[in-house]
Amino acid sequence: MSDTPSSVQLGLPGRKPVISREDIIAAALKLLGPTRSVSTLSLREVAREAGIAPNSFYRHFRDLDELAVALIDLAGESLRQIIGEARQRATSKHSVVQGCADAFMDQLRADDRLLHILLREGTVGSAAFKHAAERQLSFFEDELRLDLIRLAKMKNSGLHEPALTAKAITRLVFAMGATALNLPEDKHAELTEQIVVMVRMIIAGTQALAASKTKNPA
Amino acid sequence: MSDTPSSVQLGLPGRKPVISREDIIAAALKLLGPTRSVSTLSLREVAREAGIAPNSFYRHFRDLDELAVALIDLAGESLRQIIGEARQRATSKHSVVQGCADAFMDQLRADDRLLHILLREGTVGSAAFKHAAERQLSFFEDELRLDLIRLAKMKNSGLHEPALTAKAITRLVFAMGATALNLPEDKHAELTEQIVVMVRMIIAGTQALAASKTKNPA
DNA sequence: GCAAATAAAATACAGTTGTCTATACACCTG
DNA sequence: CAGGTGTATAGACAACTGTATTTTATTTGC
Repeated sequence: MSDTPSSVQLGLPGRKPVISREDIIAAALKLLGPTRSVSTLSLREVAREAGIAPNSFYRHFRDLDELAVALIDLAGESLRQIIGEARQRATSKHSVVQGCADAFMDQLRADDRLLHILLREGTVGSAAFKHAAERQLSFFEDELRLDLIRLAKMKNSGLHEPALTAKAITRLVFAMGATALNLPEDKHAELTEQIVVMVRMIIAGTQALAASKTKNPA
Repeated sequence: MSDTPSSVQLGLPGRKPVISREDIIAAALKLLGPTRSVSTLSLREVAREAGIAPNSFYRHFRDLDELAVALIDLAGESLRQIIGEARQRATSKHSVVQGCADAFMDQLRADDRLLHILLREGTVGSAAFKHAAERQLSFFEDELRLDLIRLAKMKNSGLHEPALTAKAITRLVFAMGATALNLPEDKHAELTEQIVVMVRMIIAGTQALAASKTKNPA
């Protein structure tokens, strides 16, 4: 989307940048963990980790909020791609729900720290911060909504309020994922199972509501 | 639960405390808002707001984490009471779901800032911090579970995995509530409606799953 | 009144933060 | 080579942080 000023350095005068936006993002990711959230990062800390002077940070980002938004977008794109792959992979082997839940939790366990960001930092931080997180979530909802419609047609089953159904599933899964971050790994399997049942519940519910609507349209 | 050292001052020597735990909690609440979360509060700031010297804070709390846990517990108890009232009030007038959702959103709008804490701070902060939030959520789940069982018996409808159903509803409602905090007030009605439909979806789902289980026990 | 006890305040310290200013560096073009 | 240009650094500043130590204030029992 946004071309970094350092990616295309065609014949411009001046000293070459020794560091790129991506390097700073990578440094910020290195600092994150179960006890460190993006909103607790300091400019100096990130600069230190990236091996640059504090002031050099400003060459790449206006402020920490801009870094945070970049991280959120990155996390969203990354996770969407993984879930997308899981979706296609699952249609043949296991159920879609199970496949996506597994992929989700696998990613959680792998912990490239991107997922952490998306899961828990949407509720804190500045307005720009929250807006970016909401936007990424809405992307998920949209993709899921289309998938639900496709699935309902295929199975010839009802689907009450596709958008709301997608939203419910997305929010619930993310909320459950956020709690998983605080849990030891040996509880993850149990939690994955819980997520699967919950999602099945919502799907069964949307089908039931659709059925009762056609039967009782008043 | 825990008696404050200042609440019962029977014949002890020494200077009387000019400020109580509750005063500090109130000061902290005053500082919170849509842009300030508990985890961003500083000890000095709270002490300043409470009108005491920074060090005096330690007389009442070991550290900010202890304050945060107190705030979370307070928020949980407060909200549970309100939801409890809504539950009883709703059984006669409207549906239980609608009544509770309304009460929830009313409380959100009223913004005594307690709800904000519970909604969004469970995902950030120290381990003690998160644990306190999880505990409060589990209280909600438990109350809701009992209610669901009662309701299912009354209406003679099925109920697949009561605990999971309660957990799904709780987490989903809280997640939706958290997003409501970032929304302007004129969107709250729409969001309340969404929550109601979502909850109905889950309830319909748990009933459908229960029905399919009795039909197909294999 | 006096000593003990408790609470609060005053002072101080080392650390960190964001940002400003000035300066050194590396690179391209002429 | 010089000149310009964009990048990165160094140093400094005021503000803030949590906390340790010391001092003051206020209350009680004798």
